Amino acid sequence: MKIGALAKATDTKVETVRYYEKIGLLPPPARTTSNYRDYGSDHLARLSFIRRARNLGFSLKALRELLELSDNKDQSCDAVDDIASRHLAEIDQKIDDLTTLRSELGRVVGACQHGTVGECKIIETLAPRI
Amino acid sequence: MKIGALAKATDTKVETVRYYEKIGLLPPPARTTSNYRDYGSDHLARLSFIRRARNLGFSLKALRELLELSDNKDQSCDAVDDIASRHLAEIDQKIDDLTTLRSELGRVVGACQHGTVGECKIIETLAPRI
DNA sequence: ATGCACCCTGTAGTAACTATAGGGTCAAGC
DNA sequence: GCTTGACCCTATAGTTACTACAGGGTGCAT
Repeated sequence: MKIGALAKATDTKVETVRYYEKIGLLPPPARTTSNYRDYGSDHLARLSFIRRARNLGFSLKALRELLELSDNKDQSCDAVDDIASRHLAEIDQKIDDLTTLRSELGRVVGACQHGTVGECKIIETLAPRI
Repeated sequence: MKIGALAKATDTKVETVRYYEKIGLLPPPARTTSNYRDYGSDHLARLSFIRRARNLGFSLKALRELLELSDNKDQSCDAVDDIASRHLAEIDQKIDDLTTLRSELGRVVGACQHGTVGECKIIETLAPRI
């Protein structure tokens, strides 16, 4: 299959597929006589894996670790579990941060009386407290 | 005050202060005879505003709009409210996404039986759906 | 006078793509 | 059989919001 089909099948942009190849995340495929990339099911599987992991919020760095682990099937699951757990903690932190931020910003937005900028509570909140 | 003092007072890195000047967010200050940047209270106020807005997650683009709006005190506050409200909606979306993501990843981590990678539920979960 | 903390400019690097320029290929329709 | 349009190629630069040098100058204390 050509790059456009692979991209579509994995909900990825064509440029991103080429980018993954460039940074060594996706192995270079065979080429047709007209120099088009020609992907097989192994590429589809690997890119699916990459995309799903990305959607789960894994960084490319963590993903590289995971792919390496998955390439050596006889290694312990603990390492994989460790990566995922670390990531889970990160997500919890992000949710916490955003929730705090949301309540703060929500309070600010709620305070807006729709007057002039001079009396705007939003600007006031942002302005330095001296 | 010199750049180091300003940076400390606003919890910013020195390089970031110079960066804000470079992209036109912070006006260039006066210089001492030895060419050191010499900041006054107006700069301190503006940088405080910038930092507070950044901490609330506003992008530099949104920040630029907010700064422009805050300079014209007698116009309507609605534009300010609009920027903040849009930002709030973005945050809500992010929290939603992260919450979904968290439950998925939590399930994945919980499924790990601490065997080998070959049987690891994490890898299975991320493997392509056929 | 020498060490150290601070300041300067300019450039390059970071993550993870995205976009653009400037071209080549292929199948369908007239 | 020729054009149109969708697709493909490489290479490079842009994005966001900084951060990190390299290679130098300044100012104060010991």
